[in-house]
Amino acid sequence: MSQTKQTEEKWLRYWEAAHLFEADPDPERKKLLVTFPYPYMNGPLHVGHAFTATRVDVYARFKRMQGYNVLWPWSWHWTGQPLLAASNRVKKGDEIYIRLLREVDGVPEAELKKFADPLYMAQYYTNEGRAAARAIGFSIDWRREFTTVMPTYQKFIEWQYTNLREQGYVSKGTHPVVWCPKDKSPTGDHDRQIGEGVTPEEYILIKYQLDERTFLPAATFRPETIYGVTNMWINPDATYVEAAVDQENWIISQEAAEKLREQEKKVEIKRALKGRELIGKTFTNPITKAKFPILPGWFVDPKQATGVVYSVPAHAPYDWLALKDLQGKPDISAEFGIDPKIVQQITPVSLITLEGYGRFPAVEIVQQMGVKDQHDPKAEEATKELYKKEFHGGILNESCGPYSGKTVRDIKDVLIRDFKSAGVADSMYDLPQSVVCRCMTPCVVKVLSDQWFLNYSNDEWKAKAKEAVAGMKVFPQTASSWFIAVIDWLKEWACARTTGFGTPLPWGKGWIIETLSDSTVYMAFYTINKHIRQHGIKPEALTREVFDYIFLGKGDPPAISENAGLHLDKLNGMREEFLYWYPFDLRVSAKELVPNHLTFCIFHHVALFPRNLWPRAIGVNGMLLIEGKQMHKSKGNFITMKGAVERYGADATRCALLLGAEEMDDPDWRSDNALDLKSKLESWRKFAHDICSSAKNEKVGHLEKWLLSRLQKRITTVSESLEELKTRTALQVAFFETWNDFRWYIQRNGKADAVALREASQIWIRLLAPFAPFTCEELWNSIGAKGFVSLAKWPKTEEQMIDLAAEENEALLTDLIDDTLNVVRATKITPRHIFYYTAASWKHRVYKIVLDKAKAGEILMGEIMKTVSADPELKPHMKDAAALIPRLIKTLNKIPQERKRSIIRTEGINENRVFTEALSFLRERFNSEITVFSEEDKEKFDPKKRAQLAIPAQPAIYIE
RNA sequence: GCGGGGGUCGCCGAGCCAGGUCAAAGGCGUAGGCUUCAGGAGCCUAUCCCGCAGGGGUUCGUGGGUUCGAAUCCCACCCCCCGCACCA
Repeated sequence: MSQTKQTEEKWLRYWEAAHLFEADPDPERKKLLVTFPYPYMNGPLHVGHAFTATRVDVYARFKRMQGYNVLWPWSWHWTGQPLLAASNRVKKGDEIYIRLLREVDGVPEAELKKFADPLYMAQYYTNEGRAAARAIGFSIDWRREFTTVMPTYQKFIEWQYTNLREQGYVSKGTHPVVWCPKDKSPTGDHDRQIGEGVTPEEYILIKYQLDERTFLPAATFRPETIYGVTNMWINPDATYVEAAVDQENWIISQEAAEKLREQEKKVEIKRALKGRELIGKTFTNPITKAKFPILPGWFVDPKQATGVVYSVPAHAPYDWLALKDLQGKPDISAEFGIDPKIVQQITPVSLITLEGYGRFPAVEIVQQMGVKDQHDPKAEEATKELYKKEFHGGILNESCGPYSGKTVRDIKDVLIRDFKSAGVADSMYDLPQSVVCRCMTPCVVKVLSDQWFLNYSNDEWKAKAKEAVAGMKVFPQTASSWFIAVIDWLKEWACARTTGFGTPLPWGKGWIIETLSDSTVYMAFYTINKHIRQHGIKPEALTREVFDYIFLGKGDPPAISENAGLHLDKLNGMREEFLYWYPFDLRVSAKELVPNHLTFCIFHHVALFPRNLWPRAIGVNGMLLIEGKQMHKSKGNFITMKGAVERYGADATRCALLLGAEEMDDPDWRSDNALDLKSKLESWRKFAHDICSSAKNEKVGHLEKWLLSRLQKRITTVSESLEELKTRTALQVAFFETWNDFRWYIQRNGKADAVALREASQIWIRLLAPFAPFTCEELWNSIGAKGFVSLAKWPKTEEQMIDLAAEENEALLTDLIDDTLNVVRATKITPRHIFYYTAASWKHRVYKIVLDKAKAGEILMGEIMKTVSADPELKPHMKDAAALIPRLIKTLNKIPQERKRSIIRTEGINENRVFTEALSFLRERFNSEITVFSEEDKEKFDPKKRAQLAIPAQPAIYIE
């Protein structure tokens, strides 16, 4: 076992022996409940989980050190389909999949065999996951752990849904889904062989009349074009059927008849016919009652919607092309028994006015784009383009009856509603592209009836959800508008399924609560699961009344206790513990959960709980990339949490993840970085340890004061950043920037034996403890500090330690070095002797005047001159002062406001002394002799007359 | 298409909301030096261009605009990433 591993194991044991992270209610301390969405257990935890969870852990550890009673619980999601699917693949001996389990997940051969049992598989990954979460050092209270198939948990979900339904948030309805006829279940993206991302589209069917009792339902996305119809297109070679559809007589393609059967339509096929049988007949526009011919159109696809298409050549490029084509070939019309004259006479009918186009945009666009005929691929492009333009900018013209003058965009939905209620339109769903199930069966659209929905369309519910967002903190703030957008956008969500693991719907036989819908308020369950486990409370005792009392305070406890057979003390204990911890104070996840889980979580909280128990804060972060690419198990770039911790150690893994990104940016995991961090942490440990063990020098000079002063600023930045979950900034400052302060100190001082340094290190170690807990515990212990650093007091900014003079002193020096280096660079001299000349005292006097004016606001030359000339001591320098002042103003303008303030407050710093005291440091720094003069020194060596250039805070320089 | 987030000096990334402090933090990489038996680690220095004196020039996706002044504000455009549902 490696050194790192041993150290980590040691501290894990100590923490556990001390029950360090087990949190119980303590009225004396402020509580903090932080949560991480429980991971789904069809695979191992990976570094993506680790990234988000480390952010939670860092926050938890930070707050714990600040004295909060912090509870961080963890659990496992087993509900849903994928676990079954995964297990099935093992059972079926799917070689590719099994290899991934073996090689990526590292599942031993003996275990692999048992994966035919999905519950065993879940248990295996849960055990692995728990070990990984422990090993990386998450400060979790494991006493509250559960899985989502436990009966006690399921009682909780039952309670949740019973209440949701009673309040009217659950309803029954129908919904179109992509459906596999063989599996008899919806085919989600993950279950598809072909057709990822394809969703059902709703076509409007215009019921044109063929005769008194027969309809030709033509499918369209643009029902408004009914006012421009000129003819119908039927594919003469395709097979159509005449069928009774919901007691009406329809002619549609054979395929369409099958599809409609899955869409809540009763379909009885009477007879089949070839399309050519219809060609040459006429049909009636149900709105205008005008009659038009049916013409042959080979481009009509019987597999698409109804296989019946009406023609609008003024606005549809395909229709125009097909018409032109047919007009050019009179023999074809004749062949179908159509008088070619009738075809010749067809002219486009305009119905939409579109800026930039004449009356027949389709004709124009075909010309512009040079589309040859209906088989030209550009026809598709032209169609899309025109459709878009007419939808966004088109206005219905005078031919459109009651809809004239309206924009297409505004009127479309109204028009559809009107047509449907007038009985001239219907609708059907179809897939824009083919979808094939993993089982190789082509999918269709099925309209599910008796489907249970969460009513996210409910406006009152939406309003409350928005109120919750407004009332909580969202990290980063920009995510807040996203939540609002999602709340607006969400509509009915099917919350039950017929397959997979999950809690049975309390009132619906055969239905199981869908997995995203059973994971919305379970954070409340953590608060009581400790009791359930410790007291062995049986699921039967967890009745609705029991939960109503625990979570809502409803009912009479003795009676409830009696009825449920649950001891009153236990019941009250759970109520108290819930009230102590709830609501949760922070939930963090990757941004992919914003449009679903996190928003559901908000919805369900506002539905079930009173306002004071609504979420307090939600944090969102990016999705982890591996070496710049998306993490994919099947593509080989997949790193498990366990693997990372084994290779780089827990602390390096945590730090490498946190330094990747913050806010919603996607962090990038680079193994080089993790490796580098590992050695950096180790050398930091040595560095800090050496400082602490060599501390003996009691002197507290200005350098010690400087370091402690800088440290105060670091404490402030780290604390403030963590408060806003800016974990990257916090770690960067706590680790690298603080380290740079120490480096400067050592450079300046030459040695690191001051007692003050040990004090500083102790602050530093605590600042880093949330990020690198193992290294910090080890250090804390090795320097002889008492107790666990995990429980040590978080450093507080001590105002009295801030020493502006010390900081200004060092700033003068760094400025001097920068200037000197600049000169060296420009002149390419290798300095042998550097001479500095600090400004004459009268210049400092002027400087102060200018500074005072600068503080007051605008710097006015005239006013400054007035003040200067009023000063008797400056009388002899009036002429020089006039030249000096503009220079001073220019220099001061370059200085940050904050620095200006500190210069003013530390006025009277003796530059000569500062530089003289740093003489040996400067000598070493430039490997050159250094001499410091004052401009006023009579004896100074100044061959190039540089001294007179000196101004305060910027000595003149001469190098030879 | 709709919604959300972005494009910064080799890379990763701060800065942008509250304009001047910005040639622009920090880390990585690279180069040189110190240390070391050597390697690694550590430490120091440099890292947009020009400059024999602390200065100048050109930069923050592109093009305009506001302003004494723009990486930051406004407008238009281009490009990238994520989500769009019954699925975790």
